[in-house]
Amino acid sequence: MAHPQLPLFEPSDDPPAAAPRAPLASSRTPASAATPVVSTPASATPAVATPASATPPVSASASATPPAVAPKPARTQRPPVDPETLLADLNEPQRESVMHSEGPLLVLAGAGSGKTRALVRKIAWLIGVERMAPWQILAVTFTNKAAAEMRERAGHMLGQETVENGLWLGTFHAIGVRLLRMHGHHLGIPRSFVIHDADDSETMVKRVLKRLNIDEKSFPARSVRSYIDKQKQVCRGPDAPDLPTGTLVERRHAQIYAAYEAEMKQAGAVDFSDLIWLPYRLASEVPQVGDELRLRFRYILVDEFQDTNRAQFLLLKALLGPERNVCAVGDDDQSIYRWRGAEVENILEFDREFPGATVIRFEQNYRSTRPILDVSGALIAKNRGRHGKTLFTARDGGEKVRLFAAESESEEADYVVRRIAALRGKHPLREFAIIYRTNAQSRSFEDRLRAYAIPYKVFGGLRFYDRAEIKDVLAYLRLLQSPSDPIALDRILNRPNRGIGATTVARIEARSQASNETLWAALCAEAVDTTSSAAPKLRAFVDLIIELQALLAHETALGVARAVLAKTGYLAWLQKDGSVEGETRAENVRELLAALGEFSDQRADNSLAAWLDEVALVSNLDEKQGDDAVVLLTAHMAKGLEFDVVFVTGMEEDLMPHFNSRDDHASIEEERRLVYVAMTRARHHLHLSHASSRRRFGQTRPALPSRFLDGLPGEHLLDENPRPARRPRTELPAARPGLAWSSPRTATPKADPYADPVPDWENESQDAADKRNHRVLGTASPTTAASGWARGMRCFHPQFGEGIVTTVEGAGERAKVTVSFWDGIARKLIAKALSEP
DNA sequence: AGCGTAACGATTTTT
DNA sequence: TCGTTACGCT
Repeated sequence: MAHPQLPLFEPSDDPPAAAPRAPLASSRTPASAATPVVSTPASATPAVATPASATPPVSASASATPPAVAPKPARTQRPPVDPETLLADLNEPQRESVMHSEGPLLVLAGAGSGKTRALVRKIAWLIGVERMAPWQILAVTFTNKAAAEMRERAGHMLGQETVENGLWLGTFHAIGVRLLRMHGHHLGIPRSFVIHDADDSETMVKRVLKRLNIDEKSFPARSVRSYIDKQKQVCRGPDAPDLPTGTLVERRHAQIYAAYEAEMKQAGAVDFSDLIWLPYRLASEVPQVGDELRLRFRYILVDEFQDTNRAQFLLLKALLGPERNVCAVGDDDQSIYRWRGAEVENILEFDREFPGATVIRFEQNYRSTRPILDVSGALIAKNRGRHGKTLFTARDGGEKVRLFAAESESEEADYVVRRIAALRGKHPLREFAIIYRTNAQSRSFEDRLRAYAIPYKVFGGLRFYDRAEIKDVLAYLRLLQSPSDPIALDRILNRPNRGIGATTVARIEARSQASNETLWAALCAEAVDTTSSAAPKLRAFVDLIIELQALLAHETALGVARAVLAKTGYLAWLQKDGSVEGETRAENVRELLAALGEFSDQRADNSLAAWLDEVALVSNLDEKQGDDAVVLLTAHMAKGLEFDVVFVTGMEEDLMPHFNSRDDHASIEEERRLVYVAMTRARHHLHLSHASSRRRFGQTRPALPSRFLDGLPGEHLLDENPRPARRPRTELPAARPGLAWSSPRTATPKADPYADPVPDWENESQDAADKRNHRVLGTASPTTAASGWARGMRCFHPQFGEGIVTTVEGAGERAKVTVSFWDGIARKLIAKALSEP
């Protein structure tokens, strides 16, 4: 695999600090004059004196990790790297961080300041200059996507093989899986353990509650799961002395927790948080393992450090050798996962934890234009409790940040989509991102995008691997690997139908509980129980599973999956009713097979186990991209990404900040950071929008502009609503006493004010608006008054109730009337939808 | 046992 | 509004 010529630059990297790119230049074209990083083609690699440490520590378990730990010292592809070329196009702080290779280092890297680039260079430095072996380096990222990107970039500099086989690079969870597979047996975790996702955990909690006879009404599985998760996030087991047991509820929780753990152990399963917590226990409680790991990892890098939770931090420390060679990179202003246990304190108090730590700040931003930077900077400056840094850019100019106040969410969507249409020629569609707080908000944008025939891709919502049919197949595969897992067994026992109904399942459950054996064992026992009428059916099922299990030894993961489908008739079962839905599901399953095939072809370790590990950890961000399409995602998912054009939508109170955060100062600050993250994704164009009414809980309700819009620097803002001044509230009588009046905007614009670049969709948009109104009023009753409305008249709408006419445009049937309804919301309607009160 | 309907509930973010 | 679940009917 010796490349005749290694790629000479990181393809999608930031431009050199010395040559900032022009604000509007397409960022797709990397500076072609990028400095060569590798000075010698790999094929000419001279025999490099292998440092003594380049042999992995002797370890019994090392051989157990298939490709991971078996470096090939002699052939290790480590071209000599010229330090100067590694540093050439970095700015000063970046260089410093790359060269600092001893002792704890904290890099406070502002948004868009080139931290990924620095991290990749640092890895190259450690290997190429400091002469560490790849397997001595542990690099932790926040998402799989980030890991893939770093792997790719590092591969370009160091050679793919080095990166694929040596370097430990992945999310905390992925690293945790690896450590558990290697050493988990010390904690009684079988090597074939399965990973439960959040859904599985909840199901597991339900099982436990049932067994303990605890009413789910008083202890909802969901909240119990979250309790357990919280404990694990701080490395607190069910028998931890500091587990709160003061109140009755707390004692109950502790009891459920203990039972849950016992059940998990019997199942041979681990949950998400276990993937952090158990490796921590391994490293801290099992000297044999801990010492080996601490000896092995000579340098640890952690990205997105601000979003690590306590367990992750503890794990990090447990893996760290006495030299404390750790580089943590993060931005306290981008900490947005407090709700999930992230502790910003980890980054804020880094130097207390690691006395003498070097702190380096990246404050030069290479991503965004000045207005974007200043606006987002003004926002985040309002937060207290931050390290504090000011981003600057070498480039001047750039478009102002646009602010749009919409009447409704559909108008907001309309604005966004028209802006996209206007800018479409200048940026590829995949460079447009519509960012919102909650997944539910995607809908109005999807509707508009469809209407304009603009391709889009929604991230979030239902993941591919969360679809029922996919989970079914996965359950089969998991069951084969680990039959003791009751969650998988329960899921597919009667799917496709085998005539094993609830009664039978209950019998088996009872048997399992009585004899304290796994569900699978109980099922097997029942299958040979001559007194059981269901025995023949159960025996058939057991035979099926055993037969399939035999395939594991010699079949690929793909082969096993195919056999499962063939032997169970699962596909046929999906399609049996001939419905479109069933066909879609079958299609999804085939897609799963395709993914499996791809995996088998590409991976060195293409075992079923390896594949199951991977799919357990994929997020919807990891799903295949590719198409040139507008991207719709939540602010959380947008972290770490960047786009030419960004829309931060739904900038309203109770949405952004979300109403769950409203009474808590710390939460408000987190929401502010969330908005900051969203804004700083933008390279060239940033839009902020809000609507004065929004559907929620299935009802339209008034919405106020977000507090986060207050105090933004006006000189960088462009108001997209320079329309007639808002109507003073005194001009209209309140429709109902005591109800708020939500200052509706009047009159439709004659020309489209935000159309500046391409003002030619004016007519189209009017039509669109009409269509929209018709749709909204789909249930409108026949009317008495077709026209003749005037301002101030009282009127009635079958859906919205009573209201007062505030404006009238046009005449006759097509007249449009704005009505302020009794609920305080102004709606623009077709006149004929109204009747007299 | 399986399907359909009706009522109900729940709506933040995700490795 | 939507999705899920529970129950009742076939």
